[in-house]
Amino acid sequence: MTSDVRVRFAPSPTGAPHVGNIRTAMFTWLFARQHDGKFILRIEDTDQAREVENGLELILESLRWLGLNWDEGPDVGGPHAPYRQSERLPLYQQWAEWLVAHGHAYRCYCTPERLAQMRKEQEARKQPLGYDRKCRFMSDAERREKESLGIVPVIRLAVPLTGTTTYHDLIHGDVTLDNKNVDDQVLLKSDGFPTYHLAVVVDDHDMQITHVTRGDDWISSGPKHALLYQAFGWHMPVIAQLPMLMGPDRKKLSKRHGSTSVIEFKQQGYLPEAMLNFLARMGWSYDDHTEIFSRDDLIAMFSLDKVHPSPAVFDMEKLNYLNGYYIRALPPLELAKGIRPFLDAAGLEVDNDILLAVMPLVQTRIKTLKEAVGLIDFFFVEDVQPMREQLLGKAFAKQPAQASAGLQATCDAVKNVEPFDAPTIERELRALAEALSVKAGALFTLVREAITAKSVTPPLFETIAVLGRKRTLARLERAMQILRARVTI
RNA sequence: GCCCCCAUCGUCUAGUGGACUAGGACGCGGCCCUUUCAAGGCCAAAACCGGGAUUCGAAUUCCCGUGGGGGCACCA
Repeated sequence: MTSDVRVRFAPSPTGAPHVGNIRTAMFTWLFARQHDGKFILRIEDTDQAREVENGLELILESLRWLGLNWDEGPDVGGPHAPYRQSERLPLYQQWAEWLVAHGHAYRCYCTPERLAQMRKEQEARKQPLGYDRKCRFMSDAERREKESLGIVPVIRLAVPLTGTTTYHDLIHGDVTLDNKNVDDQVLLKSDGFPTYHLAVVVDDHDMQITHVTRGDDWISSGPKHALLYQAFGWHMPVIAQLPMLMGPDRKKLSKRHGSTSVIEFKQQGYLPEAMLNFLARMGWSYDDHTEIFSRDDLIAMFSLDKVHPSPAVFDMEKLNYLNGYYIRALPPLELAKGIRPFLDAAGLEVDNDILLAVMPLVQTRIKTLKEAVGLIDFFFVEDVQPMREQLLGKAFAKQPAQASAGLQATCDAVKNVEPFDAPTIERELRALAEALSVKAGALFTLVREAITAKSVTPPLFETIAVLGRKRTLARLERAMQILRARVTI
C-alpha cells in the first residue's frame, strides 16, 4: 500500500552539502520510506551568483553515499519535471503576475543603492530593518514614469499591514508573527528568477508536496509562505522545521568548525552506516537506551514528532565511537575493500592476501578506515628504518649488547620455529626471554620496533606470522646492523 | 536594534504531575584483562538555568527573568 506522502529535499548547488543539510535530507528520506511515500530531489538553483559548477554532482554523490535514494529528481525525471528551478522560470513568472493582478503583490522600482542606503539609515537609527514600501502605494502616473525610464522592477509580496499570521510547525508548535514584522519580500527578481520564497511555495504546491521539511533557520520566513498559500488559495502542506546542528562553540555549524561536508567524512574514512546512525541521534532518539540503529531500524522507528526542538552540538567523539563500532562489525573482506583505497592513495604496494590476513588485527584498533594506513603500512614496504634510540628504548638504553643478543636469539628462534604461526612464535619467544633473563615485555618491544619501526602496532606474534619468516629475519638482521653501527659520542 | 525559536550531566538524550535516590550513550577517571595500542568487562564522578504561580505533590503546567540560538538580501 503506497501512501500519498510526498516529501522533498531541495538543496542549492552552492557547494558540497553540509552535514546539517544532509541530516535534514535523511530525516525527510526516512519519513518518506517509512510512509511508503515519495522522496523527491529538487534543485533550487535560483541564485546564479552563488552557483558552483559541479554543485549538482556533489549533491548526488552525498546522497548516494548514504544510500538516500530518490524517486523523482533532475537525473531521473518524474511526473512534475523539470526538477531544476532554473528550468521552471515561466511558472514562477506566471504566478508572480497573478499575484500582482489580484492585489497580493506589486512592482517595485527601487534601486539596490536606495535599498542599501535605506538599510544603513535604519541601522543607524536602530529601527527594525525592512523595505519601507515606497513603491507599494505609488500612483499609476508614477508607475508609468518609472516604466518609461526602462527600470526593470522586482515583484514584492504585499504583506497585510495589520494583524498576525500563524502557522503550525510539527516540531515547534504554532508560530505567530505580527504582520508588521513581516517584510514585503521580493518574490521575483529583476533577472526574472524567483526568490526562494516564491519558488518554494509554487513548486511545493505544483509537486503536491505533503510535508515540508527544512532547517529551523526558516522559522521566521514561515509567515511569508503562509501568506502566499493564502493569497493563492492553496492548501498549505504540513511544516516540520528541524533543529540546526552547531559546532562545539554553539554556533551554526560551518566550515570553520573543520570538516562539515559529508564528502569530506567519506574521504576521511567514515562509514555511511555510522554517519547515518550518528546523524539520526542528533536531535532524535527512540527510547532511553537504544543507540545503535541500522538503516532499516531507522526506517521502522523514526518519527518526526520525537525530534527535539532544540539545536544539537555536533560531537566528533561520538561519531568516532560509532564509526569504530561499525568498523568492528564489518566482515573482514568488506573492511579490506574499505581500507584498500586509502593504502593505494598512500602509495603502498598492497598484497591482497596480506591485507585480508591483517584485517582481524586492525579491526578493533581504528576509528576510521584511513587510520589503518598508519597502523599497517609496514606490511606493504620492502623494509623499515628503525632508529637506534627507539630500538633500545628504555629497557636497553644502557645495555645495547643485551639488545643485540636478544635480537640474535630471536633470529635463531624465528629461523627454526615450526609451525610458523602466532601461538608457536609466542611460546618460543617467551621461552627465549626467560633463557636470557630478559623481561618478556622488554624483548617484545624491542622486536616490535625492529620489524615495524613503530611502538604501536597490531599484536606482535600475529604480525610476525603474517609478515612471514623471510621478511621478519631480514628486518631483524637490519636492526642488528643498526645497533652495531657505533654512534659517535 | 526588532522579531522568532529554544533551555535535563561537558556532549547527544530518556522523562508528557506521584514509579526520579532523575535513566542510557559518548567522553572523562579508576580497576580487571594484557607484549604495545585498541577492543572488551566492571566501578565511579557528572545535570533538571533562576524566581514566582498552580497543585496534596512539579524536571514535567503557566508567568516573569536570564542565557543560548536563528532570522531581519533582487542568498538559499
